[in-house]
Amino acid sequence: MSDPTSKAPSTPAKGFKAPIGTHDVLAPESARWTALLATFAGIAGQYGYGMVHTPMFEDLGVFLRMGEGTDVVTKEMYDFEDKGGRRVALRPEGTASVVRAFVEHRPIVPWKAWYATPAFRYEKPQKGRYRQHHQVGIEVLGVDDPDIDVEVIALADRYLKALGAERYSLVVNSMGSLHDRRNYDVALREFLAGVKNDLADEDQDKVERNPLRVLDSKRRQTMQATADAPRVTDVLSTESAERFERVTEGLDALGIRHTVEPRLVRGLDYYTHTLFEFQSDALDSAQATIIGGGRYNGLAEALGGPETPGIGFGSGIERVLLHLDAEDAFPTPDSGLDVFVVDVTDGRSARDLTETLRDAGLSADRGFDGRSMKAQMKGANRSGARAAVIIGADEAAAGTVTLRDLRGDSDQQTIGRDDLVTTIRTLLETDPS
RNA sequence: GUGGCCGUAGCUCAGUCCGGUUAGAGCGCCAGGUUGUGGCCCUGGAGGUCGGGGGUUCAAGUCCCCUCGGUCACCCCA
Repeated sequence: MSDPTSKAPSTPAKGFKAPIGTHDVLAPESARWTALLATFAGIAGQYGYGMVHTPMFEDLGVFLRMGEGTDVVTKEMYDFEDKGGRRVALRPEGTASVVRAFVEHRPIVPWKAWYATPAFRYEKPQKGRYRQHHQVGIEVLGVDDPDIDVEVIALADRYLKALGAERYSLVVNSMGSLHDRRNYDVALREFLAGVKNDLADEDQDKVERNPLRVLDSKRRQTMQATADAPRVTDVLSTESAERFERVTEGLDALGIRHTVEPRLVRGLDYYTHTLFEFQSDALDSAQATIIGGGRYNGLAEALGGPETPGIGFGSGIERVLLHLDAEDAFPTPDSGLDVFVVDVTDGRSARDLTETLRDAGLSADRGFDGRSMKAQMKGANRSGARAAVIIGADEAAAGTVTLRDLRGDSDQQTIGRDDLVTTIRTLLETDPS
């Protein structure tokens, strides 16, 4: 390696660890992920979305279109040169790739797509903020109707409710058209220039760099100094204002509680018109945004496609799970195992019988390595199976099995092998005594 | 990227301030009590280069420096 800054691969004495800011998800926690994904897929399907898979890396330019004023693009991009000298980057979020795919394939509109994907950002990790995190999300291309904005938000809300979340709130805002947004930028810069010295020191340099960000500062001094700052909602064109009105009216009509927050801004600067965030009220942390989204009417064009309106949201799986933990909701699903086969003879019966049970559509696991009956029964208990099928010397000789209920009073019966599947089915339908 | 706190068995942690014989607990795991029966109980066992490296010292889990990782705030965001 000629690059003096590159580090040699390490060979730690205690073995390797997942890279900084990344993590492994093992069972049983992974079962929550599966269930969460199934929930999202089900709801997206209900709303007419089809799943889209796009590459995990793209030409760097695809992501640069997201905006140069954005940290996600300017300092957190996981970009590199591949062996062919191409400048590529691991995706930092879902939208840009999906819109790129739209522009490339031109599916008929309205195009409603959902995705589940890892996302990469080179930043200093902490809880709820990782170098590789995972998002589910949706995008709608080719619909300008504000009612789709309502539908997109409704889908997000339905998703959180389906997971059992309650303690969250929705804030919405409108950035107006690109034209409105430009006007507002001018008005805001003018205002901020006048009060710059009254802002908290840490916020002063944002006045030129990222004026919108001054407004969502959490510092009291800045909040006081900007109390009279112009609001986006005040400078919207009539058309933009009416559009936003239609969105909030729709949310009201559907009974989706929300607050209009004129100071809400979002990082990626492709947003126009509707902007929204679902924030956790249960997470005591700066990383409380569990869903973020909005409309991006200029993005398809910026990626070389026809002028196409778009709207969508992304939701961080880790953060949603953190939120659900804080609410004590969405428990880990149980294993769903029907039976566990315990064979204390030579294991041949377990080998054959377990597979027969699976042929019959049951979920079954078994003990291995000729462990003691006590050990295998512990395994059966741990597996979460409803019943244990026990084969000892007696059963092996008689061609029978003992079926033991692992719940309740743990009744057991010895039956012929031909009757096993039906008897298990009957047992599965009975409540534990 | 900046600053604070933390890092001891698989997990949660005590011990670190005031350095001193074989580093502890609970949970989990394994085995036995119960040579055909899990979940409760009892007994025993395995498991730790005290995140890693260097330094100070007769002596370092304990003090100092560096480094890696986690965490919190900022920045920013899912």
